[in-house]
Amino acid sequence: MTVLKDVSGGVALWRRIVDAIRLDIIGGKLAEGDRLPTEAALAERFSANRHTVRRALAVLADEGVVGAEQGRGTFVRNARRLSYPIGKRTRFREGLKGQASSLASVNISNRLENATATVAKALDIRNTSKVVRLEGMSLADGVAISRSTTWLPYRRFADFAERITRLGSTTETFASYGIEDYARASTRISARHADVEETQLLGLAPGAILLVSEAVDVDADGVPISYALSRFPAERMELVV
Amino acid sequence: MTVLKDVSGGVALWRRIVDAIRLDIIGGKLAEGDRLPTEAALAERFSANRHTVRRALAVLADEGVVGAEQGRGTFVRNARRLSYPIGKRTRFREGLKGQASSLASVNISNRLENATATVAKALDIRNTSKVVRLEGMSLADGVAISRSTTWLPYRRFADFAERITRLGSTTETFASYGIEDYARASTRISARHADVEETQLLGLAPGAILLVSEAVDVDADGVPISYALSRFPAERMELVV
DNA sequence: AATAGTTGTCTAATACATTAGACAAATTGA
DNA sequence: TCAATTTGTCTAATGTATTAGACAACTATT
Repeated sequence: MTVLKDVSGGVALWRRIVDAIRLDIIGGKLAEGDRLPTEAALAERFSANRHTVRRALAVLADEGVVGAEQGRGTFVRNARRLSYPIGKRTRFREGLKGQASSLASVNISNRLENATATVAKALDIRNTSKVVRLEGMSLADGVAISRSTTWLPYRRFADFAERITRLGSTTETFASYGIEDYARASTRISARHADVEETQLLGLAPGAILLVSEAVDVDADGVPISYALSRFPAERMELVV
Repeated sequence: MTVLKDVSGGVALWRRIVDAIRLDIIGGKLAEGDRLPTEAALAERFSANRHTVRRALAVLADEGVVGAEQGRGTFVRNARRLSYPIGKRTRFREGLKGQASSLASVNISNRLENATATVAKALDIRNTSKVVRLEGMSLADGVAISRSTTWLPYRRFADFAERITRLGSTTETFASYGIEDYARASTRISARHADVEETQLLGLAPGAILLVSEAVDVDADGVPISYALSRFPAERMELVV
């Protein structure tokens, strides 16, 4: 058996300090304009060297969350995070309206494939049935806020990809199939580290944390119409139920 | 300005591989008993060295999630994760009933304090009003599944701590104050790395990811009765809306 | 019995993470 | 102006993470 000597957990100390300070800011312990504790004080708080703390602060400064001023201290610059509401009638655009001045959805690729066990179960269709698979991402004010993969039954939504590129919104595309109303049947939420592709597309540092939502939408008759796997950077978004 | 040359993100590659494989298992891509891809194949998938993959597999083996057999391959041993349902009528015990044979809640400490801005806003009371603060954690089948901090207005629930130790469940304790029914007003979900205290109490490897839920419960008249900040290890729990 | 495929172990080299100490540069208040 | 406080920069040492290659040990199949 392999004995694990190390207990660092694979997450660098400077990274944990970044997360902790960001949390203090987002959580309201530190307001915009507040001065952070001195580097020496933070070093003591985290049982770390001042250099390690400085590295963490450099990352936060790079994100625009804090800013250092020589001789004065380090100050909170930007403390905001978007909220994405989840409920029976979850609509992407409406949910974020008012929180960002621009909102863009990008279609990355579409393809036809056979449903895996997971997808088939979610959509309540037979294994290996044909499904349409859409890869996309969305941006708020130019910053990536989600990366999503959506599956729809091919039988019913063969040309969904073309329609959504033409119509823009999901709601309107469903409407074009005669589905005037649809509802969220279930949402499962988990969290994990971003993989390489997500890291690049979302413009995150590798190892960033993602909130993962698996959602099934159903039409008025309760028949599943889509299964979406969305990944939100936890440092930019929170989900509100 | 500090230029960040390095882009490793502070999360070790082996740790990201651990998360990715665990997710494949929990997400159903790999079922119990299935053989994982070979170490060489995994190394290619993650653009990593075989040794790095082996380190990740060693961690998963240590957790009992997978087991390697020389000459044959590495197999999935234990694929289960608990689901915690969140909705209008969220009740801790009922939600997890049937998923675990034993369910324990541990009271860590209680104290009286003045509400911070965040707590005051959630409970809709004045800043620095007195609040009761309860620290607790819960275990399913002996494994820690949550660490929670709950605040209640002192004016109404002065002896909440004593009553809940006597009565056991939250629902019954509220009932003892004449609150026969209560509902979830809002739940905000985010994610972050566990800090040192959480790591120890929950028995996690440092750097583990937590799902953080901030929930406000209200009585029948819509008056806030509690504000709870719960932290769930993402590797053991998922939240279902 | 031979072979191909798989995990287990070892050595070694290189890059990243963390600590340590010293001093410079800017700011603030006495 | 002086002194204390704070961030900025540099050098150096040590331990962790990652890669690389080679070979042993075990399993299943031919």
